[in-house]
Amino acid sequence: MSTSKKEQLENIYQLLYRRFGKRNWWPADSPFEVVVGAILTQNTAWTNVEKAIANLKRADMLSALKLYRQPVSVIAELIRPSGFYNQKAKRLKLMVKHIVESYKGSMSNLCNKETTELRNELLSINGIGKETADSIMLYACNKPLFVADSYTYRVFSRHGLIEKETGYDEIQALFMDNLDHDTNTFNEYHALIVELAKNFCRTKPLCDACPLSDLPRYID
DNA sequence: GACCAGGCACATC
DNA sequence: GATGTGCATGGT
Repeated sequence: MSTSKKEQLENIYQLLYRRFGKRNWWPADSPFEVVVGAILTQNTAWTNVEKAIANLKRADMLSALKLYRQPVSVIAELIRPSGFYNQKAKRLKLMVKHIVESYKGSMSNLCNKETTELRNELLSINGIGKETADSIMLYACNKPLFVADSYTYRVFSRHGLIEKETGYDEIQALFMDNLDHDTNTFNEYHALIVELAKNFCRTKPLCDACPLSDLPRYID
């Protein structure tokens, strides 16, 4: 009688939670800041995103309405430290355009939209892929969705909970089919996986040292 | 100086 | 549909 996926996922959550505690994610002061961070962190270390967001704050530009009025070139210069800055400036501007023109610049208006509709809408914006959309939905709008990032794939595939070539939707489904659809749980779980990766995957390539199955060793 | 980081879109086959 | 490539800074 082997342990079910559900039990495994719940056990891992408990281990991570006991080891790292409540993460208080997303690290942002407002829902709109979550949107900005979600776009800027695409394939980028968070420390670089922090610099870019600090620039936006310093310039008093961290609002949809203010960014809406700025040319892409100005946004690009402010977010330069986050890398891919020309591309991200365009993406950010497109997202901001959507928030302003469809929701009067209000994140709460945007978040009011029904989950599936909102997700499809976000995905239709150039530069917003599945992970970015889900991060916005979960961490800015408190919708109960699991964010399946590359850390999730690395850690869970390496420890045999998912196959080698599992795609985003399948990974997300593993969590969402086996856990209660609770915003707080999905929030913490993803944040805890990132914390695990930051603590144990940094120095070793391809996450060789991600000790998911060895967690008790680190917890004890 | 290489390698990597909380992706995504697009070209090409 | 799958595979490859550009995008770019800053930390290790």
